[in-house]
Amino acid sequence: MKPDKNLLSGSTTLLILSLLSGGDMYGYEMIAQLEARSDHTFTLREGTLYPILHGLENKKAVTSYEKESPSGRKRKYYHITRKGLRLLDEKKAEWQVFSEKVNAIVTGAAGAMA
Amino acid sequence: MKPDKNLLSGSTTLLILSLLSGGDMYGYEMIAQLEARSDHTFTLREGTLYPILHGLENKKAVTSYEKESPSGRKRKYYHITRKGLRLLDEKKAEWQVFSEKVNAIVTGAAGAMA
DNA sequence: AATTATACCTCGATTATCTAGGTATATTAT
DNA sequence: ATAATATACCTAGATAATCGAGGTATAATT
Repeated sequence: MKPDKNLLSGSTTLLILSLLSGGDMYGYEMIAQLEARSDHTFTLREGTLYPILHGLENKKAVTSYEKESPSGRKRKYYHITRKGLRLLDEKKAEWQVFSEKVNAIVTGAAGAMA
Repeated sequence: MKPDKNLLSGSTTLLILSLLSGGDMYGYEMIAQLEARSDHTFTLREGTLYPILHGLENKKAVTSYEKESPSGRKRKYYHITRKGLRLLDEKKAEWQVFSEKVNAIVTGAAGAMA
């Protein structure tokens, strides 16, 4: 079992929206960006990403449009909406609280006992 | 959908072993401790905890023994083994790398673009 | 005496991710 | 030219972690 797989669970939406907050991006690119920016710590799979993008589009957190690459290949770009930015803020806040609490328990474990 | 539920996924073992590294503890107590120490951020359910404890015992990361409470109720205490401490170190390292990379992407999203 | 809290447990449902397929087009290698 | 690889999208079924809801048993409270 890859250990990261489960840690990733729950933060994928946060990561995707974070990427999109920096500019429009297409799916394949997001996978490469996450891989690169995390130094290969997480590898989001296509089977995970595309359904999530469709879900985000359904709830109007992102919109999409097609654009051809210079070489002529079709790409589907995603753009974060105002609603998506609000969602991002929520996810960010959640993540910050969560990671803070985990750190508190992990680092405080030795000193918290009598 | 409770948002924490999925963030929690993957860090439960880390949290449990962290608690046990501070001293022996019984299941019901762990749930209360996690709730208290995280300021109600995560609530580990019994249906989640007990199977994990049994799994950790199977892989010799913890041992268990029964002890009666002052009032006479039976409690099953868990004790972290040397192997469990090694596992804890691994999980800690994983968590640190993971949370660091998430933070990098979340906070760097705006500035990383051209 | 009945209800609530403590303390353990398990099974089936839910949900997120992955694996493994599929389609189509462009690039690179032979 | 042709085959193989890389890009780019997609979905369905398998896998895995958590939860919900139940169960048992005993102590404390009402």
